Amino acid sequence: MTVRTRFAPSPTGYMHIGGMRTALFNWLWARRHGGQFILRIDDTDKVRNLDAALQPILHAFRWLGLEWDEGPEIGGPRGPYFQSQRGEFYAAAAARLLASGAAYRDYDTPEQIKADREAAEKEKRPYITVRRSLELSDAQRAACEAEGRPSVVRLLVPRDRKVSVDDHVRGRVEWDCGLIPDPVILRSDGSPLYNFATVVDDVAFEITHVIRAEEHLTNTAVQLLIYEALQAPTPEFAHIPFVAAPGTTRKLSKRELGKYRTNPQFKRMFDVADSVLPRLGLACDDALNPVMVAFYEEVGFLPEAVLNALARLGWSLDDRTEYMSREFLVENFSLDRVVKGAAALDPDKLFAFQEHWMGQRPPEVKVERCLANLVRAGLVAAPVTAESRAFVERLVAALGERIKVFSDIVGYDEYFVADEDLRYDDKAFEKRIMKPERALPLLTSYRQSLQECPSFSAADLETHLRTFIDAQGVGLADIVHAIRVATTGKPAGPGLFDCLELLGRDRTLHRLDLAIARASAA
RNA sequence: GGCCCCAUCGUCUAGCGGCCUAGGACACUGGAUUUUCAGUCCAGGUACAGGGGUUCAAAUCCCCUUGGGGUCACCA
Repeated sequence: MTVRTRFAPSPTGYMHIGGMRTALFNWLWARRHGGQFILRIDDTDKVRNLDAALQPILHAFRWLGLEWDEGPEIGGPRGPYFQSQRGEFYAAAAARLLASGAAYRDYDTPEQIKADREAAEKEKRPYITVRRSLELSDAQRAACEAEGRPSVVRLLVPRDRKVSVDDHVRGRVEWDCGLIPDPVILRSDGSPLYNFATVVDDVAFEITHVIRAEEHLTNTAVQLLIYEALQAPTPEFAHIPFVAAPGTTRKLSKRELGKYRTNPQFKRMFDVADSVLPRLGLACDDALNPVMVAFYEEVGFLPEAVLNALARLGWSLDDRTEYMSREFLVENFSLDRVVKGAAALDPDKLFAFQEHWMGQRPPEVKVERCLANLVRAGLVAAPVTAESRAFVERLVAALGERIKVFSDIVGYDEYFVADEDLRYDDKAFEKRIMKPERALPLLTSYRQSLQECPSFSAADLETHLRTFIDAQGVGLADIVHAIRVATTGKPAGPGLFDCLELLGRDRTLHRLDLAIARASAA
């Protein structure tokens, strides 16, 4: 039997990073066994703009290279793949259960149910359905129908027994059916509930392995009962641990975004969000933040890195393998090596994976993506000229491994702004130019001596500066920092001579003049 | 509260009775290199939640306690 797994997102307009991890495990398991991975859209709630709400999700799958074999946009033999279009299947399945006596129509009002529940709570006994409607005579039932009384369809839970599942990661888990209230499977308007629709669809799609987050473990009891009632074969289950927020054991949730901002382990990501998103004309909002997949793409993470990090969250191959490509994962993924405890997303580790995979990419990719970000930030003019491209190539080369994510490049705006617009890091300016007594005069005579520098190549600049410091009787460190701050405004960056070469003669001299003037005026 | 799940370094994890004076990765700390930062290279610290069993032997098996989490809808 060929392995078939599925992921069933609700069209919400964004793809949660934790959900992506679940989807990844499903995809990996299907690919590992040469089976199919299906995308089904759980749009049982009416959504205003389905396409707009779905696109970000499909985009996230495409970005990570998790192609689906059946589902939206490509269809498949068992469609439709939108639950909103599968109403007839749910109705038919419910009718079968009604006919077989595995389900019953319940005429109790929501108020009655609520009262039952409260009564049970008051008496400190577990609530189970009272089943008044089951006592109704045929005549009474007919009367209810005749007067048009609303009713729901409930599954008749077989009490006095247990249900159990042999879960791939949890082992055997058992529930006492006597404690399970009869679940509603069809609302009074005839629409199906999640637990029911899911099972009907999983049966129809011939899903062999249900791999989902552990918060669904409890649902499994009811779903198992539905499979039985439907007389359908049950798939295998694997309840994987949820992804926790950095440094916590709580489920990563978009609702906690406010808290995450002040979470020290998550800070690094929000710092990136705050510093680069606005420059790219984007806002950190409900759809774009460190909980969402799109964030990592926008900010310039590599899909390989995100995929690798996600795969290592709750799963490992052995005691040493950390870096794994998609292909490698497909060949080696296994459910029995999924851990049971919740795993917290680790921004530091994600950056480490990013650094590794960035190193695997050829420099052209880095140039291309940095260029795109510079254009987006308005630092490089739209149709990129050969000249701009050549400059960025040199900048990126000089920056080397300082570029972690592609958007880091927008933090090096000093190479793109007009000399007059250069912003100085105040602390650095103070420390390197104002404070040291000799800094300003040194800078001034260096600026003069620069006239004699034969060329503005890094090599000539270095030879020249070394000659200069010898003549002045000072050390390299006595002036290097002042020059750097004066010309770039920053305390750190590429090697100084690379910086100056990149800026070129005119800009370097001009910026030196401006900095000297500024320091003298102070 | 009922039901269910979970528990090894700060984090992700290895460990499925002896190879464990607990291994790796990230992070961290110190040193080296460099004009700064990043990087690189060495070095270092840090963990089996607690208590009972079982066993010649327990991080590994069982029980209890504690702690953490999930779930209890005419949501998904």
